[in-house]
Amino acid sequence: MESIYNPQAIEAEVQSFWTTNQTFKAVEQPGKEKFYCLSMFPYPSGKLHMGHVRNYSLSDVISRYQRMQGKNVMQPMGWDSFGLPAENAAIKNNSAPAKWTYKNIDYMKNQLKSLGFGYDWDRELATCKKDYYRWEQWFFTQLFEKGLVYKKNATVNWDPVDQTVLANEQVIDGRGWRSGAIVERKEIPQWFIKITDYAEELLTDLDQLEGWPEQVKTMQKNWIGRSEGVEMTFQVADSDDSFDIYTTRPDTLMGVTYVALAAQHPLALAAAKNNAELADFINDCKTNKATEADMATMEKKGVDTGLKAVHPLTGELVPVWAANFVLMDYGSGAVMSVPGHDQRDYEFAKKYGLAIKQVIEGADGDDITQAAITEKGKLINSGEFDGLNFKKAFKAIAYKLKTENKGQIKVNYRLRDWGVSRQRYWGTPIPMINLANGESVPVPADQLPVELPEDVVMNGVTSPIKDDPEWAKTTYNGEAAFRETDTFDTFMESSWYYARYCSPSDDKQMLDPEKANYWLPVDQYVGGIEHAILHLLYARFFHKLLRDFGLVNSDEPFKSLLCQGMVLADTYYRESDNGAQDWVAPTDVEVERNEKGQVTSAISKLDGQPVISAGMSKMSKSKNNGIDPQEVINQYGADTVRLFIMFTSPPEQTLEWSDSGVEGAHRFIKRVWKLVHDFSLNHEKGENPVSLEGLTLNSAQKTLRRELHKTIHKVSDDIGRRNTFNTAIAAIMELMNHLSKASMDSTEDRAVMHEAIQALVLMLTPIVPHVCHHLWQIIGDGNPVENTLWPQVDEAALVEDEKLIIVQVNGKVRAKLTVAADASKEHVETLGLNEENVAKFIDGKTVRKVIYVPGKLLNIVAN
RNA sequence: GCCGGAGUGGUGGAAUUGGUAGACACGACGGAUUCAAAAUCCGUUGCUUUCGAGCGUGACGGUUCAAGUCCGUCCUCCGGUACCA
Repeated sequence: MESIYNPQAIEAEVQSFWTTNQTFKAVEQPGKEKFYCLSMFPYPSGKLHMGHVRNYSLSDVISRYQRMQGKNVMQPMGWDSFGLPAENAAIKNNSAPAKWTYKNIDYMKNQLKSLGFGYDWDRELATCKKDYYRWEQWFFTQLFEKGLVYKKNATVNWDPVDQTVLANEQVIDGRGWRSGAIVERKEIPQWFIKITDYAEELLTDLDQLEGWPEQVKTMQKNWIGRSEGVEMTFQVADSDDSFDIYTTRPDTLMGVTYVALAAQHPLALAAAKNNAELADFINDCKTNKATEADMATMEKKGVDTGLKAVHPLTGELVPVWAANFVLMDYGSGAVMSVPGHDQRDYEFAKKYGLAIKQVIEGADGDDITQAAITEKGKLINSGEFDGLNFKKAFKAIAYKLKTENKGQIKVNYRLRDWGVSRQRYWGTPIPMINLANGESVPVPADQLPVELPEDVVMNGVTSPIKDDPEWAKTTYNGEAAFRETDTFDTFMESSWYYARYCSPSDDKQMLDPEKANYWLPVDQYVGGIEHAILHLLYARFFHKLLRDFGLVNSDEPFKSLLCQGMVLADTYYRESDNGAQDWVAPTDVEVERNEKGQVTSAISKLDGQPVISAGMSKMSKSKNNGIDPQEVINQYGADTVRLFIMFTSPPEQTLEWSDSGVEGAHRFIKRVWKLVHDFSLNHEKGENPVSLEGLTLNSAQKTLRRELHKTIHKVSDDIGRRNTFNTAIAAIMELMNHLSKASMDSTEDRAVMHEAIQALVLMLTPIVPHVCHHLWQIIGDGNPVENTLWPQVDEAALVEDEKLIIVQVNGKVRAKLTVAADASKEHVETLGLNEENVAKFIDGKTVRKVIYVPGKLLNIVAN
């Protein structure tokens, strides 16, 4: 064994051991407990970034820990390889998205291998390959047959110059990112999947997900947004027209003073024909941005349509307005307005001089002339409903509407059906055929897959399959027809990949139910918190669809979920001449500190000139603060990168990159290496015993064993239950500090040391697997560490004879006592009161109360 | 705007069920080793201090014998907001 730790030499060697021995190949073994550990698969954007490294390090530590628990572990990896960035890169590089994507996959796969992640590479998949997406197309046609798919008009961002649809991120300050043209809203026909049919189940099944963070479940619950309300019909005065509205506050119905329609509502459009002001307004609304955040923060505007609506209960006529905050593709595209009891309606009414009517009793201090009264309360000014509380008024008003055939109670969801059409090229072609008569039919199963051509030229504006007049041409029942040229939302591919990993190369079926049901559900899913709602909700939905087609037998895809935080790094910049910020890479910056260690200034290593520090932010190209994992691996080795990442922050929190932190992690591995080296070669005083049997330990040896077994207990809990790898590593470091001070003189010393070093190496194995593989060859039992089980806690070693008691006076620590573990309250109290420093603080006071927390704390209350 | 999260020494963080605030690490300072440096090892390190102690977990208020932890109001930052993935 070398006395100096040399990661470059050992990591390549250990990785080739894993490859040669197929160490991480996962095979179904009925009867053996399985553990399916899944990482969110990467988008192949070029090279791995630190966020990937963090994600996959977390999963790999969990996988290796579970393997050491004796489980049959499966950890797959693949590529979420359809998506917008490939099109952009292709345009920029004058290449094809496919070529760019495959090149990236190649490069990133090698990076993953150099980090030593224990994947079963035989299960690798890429979503842009037809043997993957063909099953997605097949499944979509099945959903169509089952009535779970429909087509309707929906809004997109339309670039009127490029004549193309833009993604939200391609709209910058209301303009197209290439053309600079003001973006318009446009309605085009698109395919939807009925996720709302599953809204109730998606909501109630959240309760099954005990291994999910509460915050994610809460976000999903709020996103689904179940509400109970009343749907009712308003008649337009002097007309046969009517429109529906939905409200969760039917108790305020008597306070309706106007109603608001979406600008695109058919009634508003009709009214605009002889109302120039309204027509202008509707036209203006076309340039409103479509995102929810923009809708919610923009100035609320409206125009009177001139129409009157009949109040369903009183028969009074109320004005009908068109308003920019009502969305046509949301609910019915119309809302009732109660300015007295809804703040948005209140502000709108004040702005346009509409009536405000109070129908709910306010609390003390409420002033209807200042703000809406939004709390629920007793009804007033509501005729026959006066005096009723919310619940009774809800029922009474709903009942009356029902008996008059004007409305009924309805459960509503905020969740909207999933629009899966994208007008882009690099995605799964939607397997539908549009017939001459306007009907759409699924592509017959024997014609699947509908293949996406990979050898294309991107013109920068439209999809090559939309540009090619031949691509869409087909026949259906002998008649000429056209294929759908839209592609699927890439969330479609990521909604079922976890299941496909169970039988990734099956060319006869989407899933092999036997294999899928062996591995599923995923035991641990790890990925970014940014996916808390959309991806995870779609995947849960898809799993239920798969279940209802008999392909899987579980209700939920992911038993436990771990959401890791982002990776941040320092940012530095200089002001350029035109006032813009020139970002300087943190690797090119040197900081100066004062005697307290505070950073006082920063200079560029390149020219020695000062730069301005702008704090920490997410590693990104725009701030030039990305740290290339490859460079760190080359310098320190993969184990150091893994250790630093796992130690620096708890997994859910953001992680701040620090070069000196990386050095610290490297230093720790070197110390472990040296300890094993020194111990294994220290034979001057005899061979190292491999067992404690027949040996009698002294107090120091017993204490060291207690520290060891306390550490095993804590590390097992931290990794296995709490997922707090940072505290697990801190505990291992503490143990390491004890070991480096411990004696190696006697046979007993060395027997305890042997036990401790073995456990130390085993506990570090999931985190720094390369170096531990190597160290185990020296200190282990002759088997590879990958086949070795996690160390066991010896309960007998944990027993403590004495306890430390904190003595407080009025909640402040005044003394510390060491007492026998079984000491009585009275005994501790007497000892405590006799402590000099305690007596001093109760002198002249009367002891009112003594609180004793057994084995921990004594608080004397005196005044 | 709405939904969710975070805020603790010079820094990253620890404190798991309301019970010693600052484990572990980084940085800084001092020392050993060295011709010297790197590396390594040892020690000190929340702030203030009259050396008794006092103060201290984003701000203000509350509950409790006891609050980083529970409750209320607020501030700042981060994630999501349905076509980035």
